[in-house]
Amino acid sequence: MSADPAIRRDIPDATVARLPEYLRALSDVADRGISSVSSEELAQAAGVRSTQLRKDLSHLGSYGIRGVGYEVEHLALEISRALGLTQDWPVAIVGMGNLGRALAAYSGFATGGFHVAAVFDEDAALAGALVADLPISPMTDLALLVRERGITIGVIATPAASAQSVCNALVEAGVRSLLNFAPLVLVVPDDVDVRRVDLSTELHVLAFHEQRKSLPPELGVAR
Amino acid sequence: MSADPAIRRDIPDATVARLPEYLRALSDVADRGISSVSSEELAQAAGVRSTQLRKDLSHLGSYGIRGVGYEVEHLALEISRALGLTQDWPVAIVGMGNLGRALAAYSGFATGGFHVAAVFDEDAALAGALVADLPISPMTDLALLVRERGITIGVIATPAASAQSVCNALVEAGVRSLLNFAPLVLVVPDDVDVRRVDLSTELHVLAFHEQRKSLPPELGVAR
DNA sequence: GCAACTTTGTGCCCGCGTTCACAAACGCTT
DNA sequence: AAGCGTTTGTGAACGCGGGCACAAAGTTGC
Repeated sequence: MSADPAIRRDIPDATVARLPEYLRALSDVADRGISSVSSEELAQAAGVRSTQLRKDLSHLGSYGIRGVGYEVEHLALEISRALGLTQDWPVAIVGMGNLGRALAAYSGFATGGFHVAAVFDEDAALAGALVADLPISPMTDLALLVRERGITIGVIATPAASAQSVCNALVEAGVRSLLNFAPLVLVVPDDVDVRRVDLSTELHVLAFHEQRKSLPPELGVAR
Repeated sequence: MSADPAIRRDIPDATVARLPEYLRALSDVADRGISSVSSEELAQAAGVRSTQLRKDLSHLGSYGIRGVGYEVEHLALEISRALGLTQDWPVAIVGMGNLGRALAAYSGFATGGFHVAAVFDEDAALAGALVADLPISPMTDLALLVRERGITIGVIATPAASAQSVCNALVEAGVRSLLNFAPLVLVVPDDVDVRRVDLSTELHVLAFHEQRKSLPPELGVAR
């Protein structure tokens, strides 16, 4: 009845953000040899409410069996398909400082179709040095390698000072999805997606809540 | 008229998440020798709308001057105070793999009262080795050092397999704010805050949007 | 000292996301 | 085959956060 090919459109952003976690939880469950889970079990493993899980999954389609639960392998496949993990995603990392090197070596990278296809650094003196079995390329080769290797995702792991120019180079080369580790807001065209990961911001938020905990002189709200 | 001490309560989470960015934008502005900014200028530097910036700041208090703007240094101080950055925050990092070492060396750590007070690894063989001028301590010293050095924030940079046990040890030692880089949902008591940073999740979300860009056979929505 | 201009602070509305409540659907037992 | 228990899928209510419009308040110029 329902169309087979990726049917659903307009999956809410909030749902998309949780799908990777569901996928990870499913992987855990599968590793334990379990082939079927209820929304309640899976939700607990993913740290959300079961109703939320079911509503999220409902945006993908009806892949559960009422009275039983979800078939682990099948659901994992459907989520992977929705996220686009059934295809290969070559990634470029720019900035081979401590962080860039750690990212290049990060094993979690390998999960779900991603792989480091090239690494770059603005310091031409580093060119040729090996990082996780890959030679560091100079920025002048960026456009060429992006084209040759079909790179669609760029990771910026440079200092803040050079992040915008590196970003411009990536966009110029045709990369439209960026993961930014530099502590600044990048300016990009509308069709480019940027996600930012900032250690400093996370620490600040933690400090805020920690402060609230230590000085509760008034206002005893739940949180 | 208005009380001087940290007056405002219940700052929305969404606002708190943006305050660090405002602080960074203010720092940039200050570096350019500017002493006063309008909400419009500052908002642009922080990548938000000016109305949003003003509403966010209104939760802290009235620190702007109508017809003029905000005094850069004063506003930075007030945001710092709201976030709790006027005090010192000793941080412990657990897991001295590639990522842990990169984090320990990360300069952005130093901003706003944070500093790495101790680093740990479950591998006792690493004990004593220097990372960013700090000797790696064995996990058996965790409780002692947390107490001695007043550590309130813990960073988990271990593999997923050991993350939960490390988390338990940190919580047991009295740490109530955690930054988790391991790809799993930690189980913690209600009074413990956990923020998670996951490269894999970010890549998945990017892949989703990238996929949507490449295959636009139907539905020409704005996004 | 007054008027015109500028910029902040905020009340109100709207849209998104989360949760609740419940009906629909499935397996199992008798 | 029919009923019972279980679990999914979803319509509806609710609450939070963002953006608009505007009043309040301050500055500048004359």
